[in-house]
Amino acid sequence: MASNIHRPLSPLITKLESIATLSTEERHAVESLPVRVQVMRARQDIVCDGEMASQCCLILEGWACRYKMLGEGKRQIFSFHIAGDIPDPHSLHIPLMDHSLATMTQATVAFIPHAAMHSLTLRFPSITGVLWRDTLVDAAIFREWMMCMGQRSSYNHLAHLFCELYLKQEAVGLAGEHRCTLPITQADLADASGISNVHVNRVLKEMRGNGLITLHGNTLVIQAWEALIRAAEFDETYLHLRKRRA
Amino acid sequence: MASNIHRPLSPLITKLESIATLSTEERHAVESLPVRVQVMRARQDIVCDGEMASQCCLILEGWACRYKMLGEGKRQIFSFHIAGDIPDPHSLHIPLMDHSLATMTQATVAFIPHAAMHSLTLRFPSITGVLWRDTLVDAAIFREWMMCMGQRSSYNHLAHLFCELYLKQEAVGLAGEHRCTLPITQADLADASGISNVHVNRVLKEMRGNGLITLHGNTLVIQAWEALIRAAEFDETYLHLRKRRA
DNA sequence: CGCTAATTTGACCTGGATCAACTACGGTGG
DNA sequence: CCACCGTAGTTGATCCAGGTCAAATTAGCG
Repeated sequence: MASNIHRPLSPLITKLESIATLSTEERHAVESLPVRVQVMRARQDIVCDGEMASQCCLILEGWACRYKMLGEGKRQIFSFHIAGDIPDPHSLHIPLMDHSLATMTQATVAFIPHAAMHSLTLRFPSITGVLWRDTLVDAAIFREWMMCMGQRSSYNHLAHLFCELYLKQEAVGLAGEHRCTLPITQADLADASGISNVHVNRVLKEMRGNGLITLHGNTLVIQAWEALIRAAEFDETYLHLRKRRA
Repeated sequence: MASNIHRPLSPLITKLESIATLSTEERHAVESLPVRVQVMRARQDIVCDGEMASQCCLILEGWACRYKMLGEGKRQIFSFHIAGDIPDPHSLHIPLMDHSLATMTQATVAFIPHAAMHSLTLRFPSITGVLWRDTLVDAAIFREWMMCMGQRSSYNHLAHLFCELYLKQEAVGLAGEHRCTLPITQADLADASGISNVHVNRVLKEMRGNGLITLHGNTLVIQAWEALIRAAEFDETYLHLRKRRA
């Protein structure tokens, strides 16, 4: 399984191989990274805004998010992360955190010392390229979220978010048949989209009424993929999921 | 001057040295990059959404922005760029553009072939680090813009944007004394912030009324820096302007 | 079964959007 | 030097998407 104790880094390999083909040597180098694995409860901070990071975090199982608080208890969620994601590779070059990273569900996370990551990137420029590329896709997703926040209606915005979260999971084999896990509350969706939680609820009701999706328990079922895409004006280009040579 | 024909890349050197100290050899390598310099009129696309990029763009003089269009003529501006900025280093690893890059004013831009950039990064891992870091700061700014769009009022949002644009220019010696150029229209501010142009106008009027700023011609004068920062809940950490060793 | 967190619904309110003029101003040509 | 024109800025009137507040209702979970 994903968090097999003998190959704890297999979700990372899966993720990297979904982006680029690794040579045997590269794969071996990644698998040999020193890690400290830890199981965390839901809604625990992993790294806090303002801290100096000395290691990167890798999600092995469960969901995490990056967020930042503003006065008055306002919270903006910047991204969601699933198994195989390294949510904070940026700390390699900018150790001072300008936001926080936290679990959303119970999660298994692995910590990799910066020193080991730096050494890996020096030995394998192509892995540097893949990691760098990953941070660039991250930024592309931020841009699309800005597009959603600035230009799309709340209905289209949430439709867009569902398309993205489904495809992200599908790309690493965690989803299929237009059905995936979505272990987050409506309040989380609200903080991610800049919509109030009450309005998120109403929009979801409307989408349900239109036969686009259902959302019960922690499962998102997309009943009308094409219609959802049309509603969201979704174009998956920005996710850059197509595989390439490392 | 910035676009001195004998050292066309000096704005880039200034920018890089504002981030990290370069060795003589590194500086020489950057200065030796092959470039094609071109003067462009205002509001011209430099690279378009959907294209495959084969070179990076460096702004030598003037302003540029990245943006993307949605149906119905909606435009979201993602970032503003000034002399010394490379707005599209991401195209090195993700050549397929998922947004456009355009001039805002008349601008002098230099084009650097990807091949030359790749070769530079292979020869100088520390320059790779600085460029990578630059893309990470880019992403940090995106996050802060999301925070503005999702959680701040339009008044606070624009105040925040002015703080950011002033500091960005100050960091590379293009501004001082709480005064800088801002050669963009209210409609541009609107598309960058997700506010309507009419409302931008009203907010500016209010800020003027409160004695925070004035904005005449292409000049932004911040009359009350501390008050502006307070209004914006501005914390410059996310710009990561502090210098460090390469 | 009971407790808590999450969802749902209704009623009401407001920040900011939209629509429609109107004004100011820099450039251009006569 | 002035008339004209196009772009950008300004203002008023009106509207509505989505926020806020408060009160159920429901779903999980120990």
